[in-house]
Amino acid sequence: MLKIKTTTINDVAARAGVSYQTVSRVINQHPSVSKDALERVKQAIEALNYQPSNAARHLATQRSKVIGVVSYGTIHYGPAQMLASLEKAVHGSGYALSNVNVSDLTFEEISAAIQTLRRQRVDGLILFAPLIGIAHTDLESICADLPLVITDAEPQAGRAVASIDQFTGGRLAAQHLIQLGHRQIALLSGPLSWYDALLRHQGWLSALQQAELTPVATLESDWTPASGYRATVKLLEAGTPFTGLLVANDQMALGALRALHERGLELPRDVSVVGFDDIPEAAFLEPPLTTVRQDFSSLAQRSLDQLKACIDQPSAPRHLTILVPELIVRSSTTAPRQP
Amino acid sequence: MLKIKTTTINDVAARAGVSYQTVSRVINQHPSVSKDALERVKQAIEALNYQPSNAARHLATQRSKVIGVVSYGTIHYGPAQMLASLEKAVHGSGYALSNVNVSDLTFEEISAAIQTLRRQRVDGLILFAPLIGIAHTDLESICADLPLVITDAEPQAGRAVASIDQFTGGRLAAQHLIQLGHRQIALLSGPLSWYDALLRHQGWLSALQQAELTPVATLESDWTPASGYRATVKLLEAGTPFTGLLVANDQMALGALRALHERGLELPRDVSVVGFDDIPEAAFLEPPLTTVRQDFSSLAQRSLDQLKACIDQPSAPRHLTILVPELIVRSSTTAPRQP
DNA sequence: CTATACACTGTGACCGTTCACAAACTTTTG
DNA sequence: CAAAAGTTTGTGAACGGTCACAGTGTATAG
Repeated sequence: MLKIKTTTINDVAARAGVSYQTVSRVINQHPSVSKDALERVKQAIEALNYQPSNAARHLATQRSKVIGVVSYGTIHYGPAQMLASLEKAVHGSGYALSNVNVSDLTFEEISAAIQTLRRQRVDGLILFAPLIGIAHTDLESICADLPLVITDAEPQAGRAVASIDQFTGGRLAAQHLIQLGHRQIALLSGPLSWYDALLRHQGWLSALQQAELTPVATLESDWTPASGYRATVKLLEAGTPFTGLLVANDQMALGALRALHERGLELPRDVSVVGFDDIPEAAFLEPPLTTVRQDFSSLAQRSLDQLKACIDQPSAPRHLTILVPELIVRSSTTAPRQP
Repeated sequence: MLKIKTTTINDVAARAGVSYQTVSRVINQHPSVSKDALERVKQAIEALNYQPSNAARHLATQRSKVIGVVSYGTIHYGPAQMLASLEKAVHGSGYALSNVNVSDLTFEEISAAIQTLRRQRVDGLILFAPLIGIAHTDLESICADLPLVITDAEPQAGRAVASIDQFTGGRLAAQHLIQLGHRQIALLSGPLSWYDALLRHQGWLSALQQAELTPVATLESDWTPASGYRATVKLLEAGTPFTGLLVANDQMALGALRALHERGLELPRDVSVVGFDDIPEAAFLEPPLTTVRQDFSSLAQRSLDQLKACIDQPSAPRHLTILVPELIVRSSTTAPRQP
């Protein structure tokens, strides 16, 4: 394996006829550099195609300028969107992003992910994983004193948390159906090991309860269209009567629409369906889907802002950001047929 | 800003009563460490929750153990899938991934992305961006001697390239319609600045040409359901007669289905539609969508394997990996009605 | 004209780790 | 028992930057 010499600050200094320190000053835009030296150094940098080494800089400054992200399920729309938004938000801020996607929500996996990021000496951490059942004291012990923002998790005193209010989102969806006059409502939730799935579910229940209703059926699936389809088929085969169907994301709703259609049910006349997410496809389904829109872009921006605040002022009090989702009414919902 | 001391190899050494070098040996699993010392060091590491600094390691070893990815359009299904697959494939291989998503396919953006990665001294680069119109000599000048794998780009002598054969994918889709008996076929392509959009388009044309057909219409949109919808509306309003519609991805096909449905056309009786990608939703559309499946997971694995080969043996010849996509026939296609 | 301030430049030490080498000890061999 | 070989351990230098400080030269003030 042949040794390739990378160009360093010394190479630039030699070519420009100055000391390495002057080159360092140019890189860091220190004001006290003469016009002449500045020009020569810039030319040398250009000519040698020199890029300063982040690692060396990191070592000397004790700041990595990297923000770590622990994510889960990035093949799904929500997490993927959040990740893309984070990447966009961080762009040009001087920070880089380092993402570790865990394939399981066990303590071991998450702990390993955080250790990977700690080896990188990330300046801060965004935990974007539904941390149900993971004790916050455990978290404390791994993260030590790393600035930390948690999204999609239970609010905690003294912790920076940025979330979309899934509970209210669920309520909005359920209230919509109730106001239209539905009384027989079935629930099709996501995996309840996800914190947001759980909250949406609880939001639905809360609204139903307030209207003195109980769901006619409750099913749990795994976010995919296929699982939504299977669950709906099961629901129909059981013969449970329902006029309204609350679904925990749009992809499952899509599967549900398919199942309902196959059984010859006309939408929304026979069944009204409300999804969650407002994926780009939602407006173009048959019928266009009423759903709850989440603003991932804002969530990403807020999380990042909070994290930067934590990094810059470790002593400042932690905030709690909660974004409220928005109900988008389309044609998949209407008043139930009069019996 | 208070200075927090991170625990170093010296802290571990002091606690274990050995020299820093012995600790280094333990970390790197060097065989010549006595059982006694090994045990003490391990305990000290555990007790101090010590994690070696990647930056310092990188500086000393001259290998960053990071693979850079330049991506584009990760909000779309294909790129997002590819990215998730890459992340999964790299997991546990000792490498980390660093992704930079460009928002524009200009030379400036791509060049800036690569420089960002060069500052990180990535050990290799996966270019996952449709590089139409970017001269390979220009690329050469920025990447210098970085091991490089290009996906979704024109095959180049002396360059490692891993691609899905979009041309053949396009041909498969078109041949399917032709074999069913369609003669009036319209094309709805993706943005032709994307290399894969272009190739699919050319694949369609090639198959049509072979059957001595010309497309009755050609439209270009932007991958989104909304754009697919708009394009199809335009097509219908123009009054062009067609019985087959080839669409460059499933999301646009979804928009197209919606537009066709709205005009009261019955599918697939009146129009047959073929998409591209086989998104999870495809099987649950109305009607279930005939499409061309791409195996991103394999593509990611192959790209990575190739890159690692380049890193380990810079002198080895570059390979060209081409994966062939698969036609998935569902109910959105059938023989055209006899006039 | 001398003292002071300011702009610019360079030197040595350090960040946390690995590598090359040497030293000390233990075991095997002649 | 001495020499050779192997095992285990420690030391100094390097990697590519930044920081603190000291030095030089020039303009301003007294």
